[in-house]
Amino acid sequence: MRINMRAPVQPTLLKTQITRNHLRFTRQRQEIFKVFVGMARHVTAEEIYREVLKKESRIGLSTIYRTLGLFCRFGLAEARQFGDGHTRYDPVYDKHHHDHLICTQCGEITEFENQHIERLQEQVARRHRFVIRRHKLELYGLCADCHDHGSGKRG
Amino acid sequence: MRINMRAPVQPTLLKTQITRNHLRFTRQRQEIFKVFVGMARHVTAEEIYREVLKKESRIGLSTIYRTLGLFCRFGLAEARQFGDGHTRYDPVYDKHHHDHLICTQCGEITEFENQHIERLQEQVARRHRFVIRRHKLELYGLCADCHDHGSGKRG
DNA sequence: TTATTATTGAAAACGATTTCTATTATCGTT
DNA sequence: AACGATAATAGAAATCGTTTTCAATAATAA
Ligand SMILES: [Mn+2]
Ligand SMILES: [Mn+2]
Ligand SMILES: [Zn+2]
Ligand SMILES: [Zn+2]
Repeated sequence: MRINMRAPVQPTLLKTQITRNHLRFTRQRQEIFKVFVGMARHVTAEEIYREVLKKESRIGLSTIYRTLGLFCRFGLAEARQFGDGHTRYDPVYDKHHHDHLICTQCGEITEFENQHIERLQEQVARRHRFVIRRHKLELYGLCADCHDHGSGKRG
Repeated sequence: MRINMRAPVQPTLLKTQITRNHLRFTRQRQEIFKVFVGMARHVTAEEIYREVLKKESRIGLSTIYRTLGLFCRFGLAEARQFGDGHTRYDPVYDKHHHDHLICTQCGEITEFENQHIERLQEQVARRHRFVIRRHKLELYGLCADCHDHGSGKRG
């Protein structure tokens, strides 16, 4: 049995990126990162906003979006669209590349990785003389819970 | 050498769906479908709008979006987000499921299908006791033109 | 400290969707 | 075929989630 399933996130992780890029270590960026690190995976900007507001009551929603965009450029987060009309932010500082299973009934998002698929993607690209920079594989359908006892947690 | 690469689209294709669903065969729906069928693959609502305006000068952009949404529900089109901030509509009445290679330099979109990958997706789903309804695989990077002579057609 | 910039929050703009009322396609009746 | 009732649809305007613009503010370096 393991302890510390997830390695503790260095509070310096953001500072490092900020300094490396000659940007400014503002109160807002610190607070947004702290909140982002503390929340569940695949949260929306709105969810982060409501949490940040508790400590930083004068912050604007545009700062949240801008700062999450910054985290993405730093490689600390990735923005994802799972088709519910809200962009979700995936923390990727402690996890390598993965793809997603999305339950359209209850909204559950499951992560997976499959090296076999990734190799075949490269093969497809090679045939088209295409160089892959990044990719996205999303499987939409019903999770075990939702197709077993049909009701589901959401609408 | 073949003639008629693409089978001619039945003008009745839309009418059939409209009648089957007890909806109304309006002038606007006919015109939007005619334009959609005549245009390139993966066009935006705005591009369709500009074309439809030539024949139907009083039409609203919301009707374009609504009607394209209708085509999607009918299985005649699919909406796709390739990350340039515009939803693109893929005609699928004459083509079976496929995935996409997207050049982030020049915007070129190439279609492909790979049964091997599709089977592995099912395998992943089975392991998670997940039932796939639909999926999306998008490979982003540089097309042959763009990584050979670096300039590209777009900005 | 001051000067130099990057960053902030408010407001405007964007692409897309929804709401609302006037219009119109369809159907049952002549 | 023409009518009238009725329910779906159209276009305008409002709204949504997100991005951009811009003047005021604040982090950094001199
Ligand atoms: Mn994830
Ligand atoms: Mn396509
Ligand atoms: Zn579910
Ligand atoms: Zn290209």
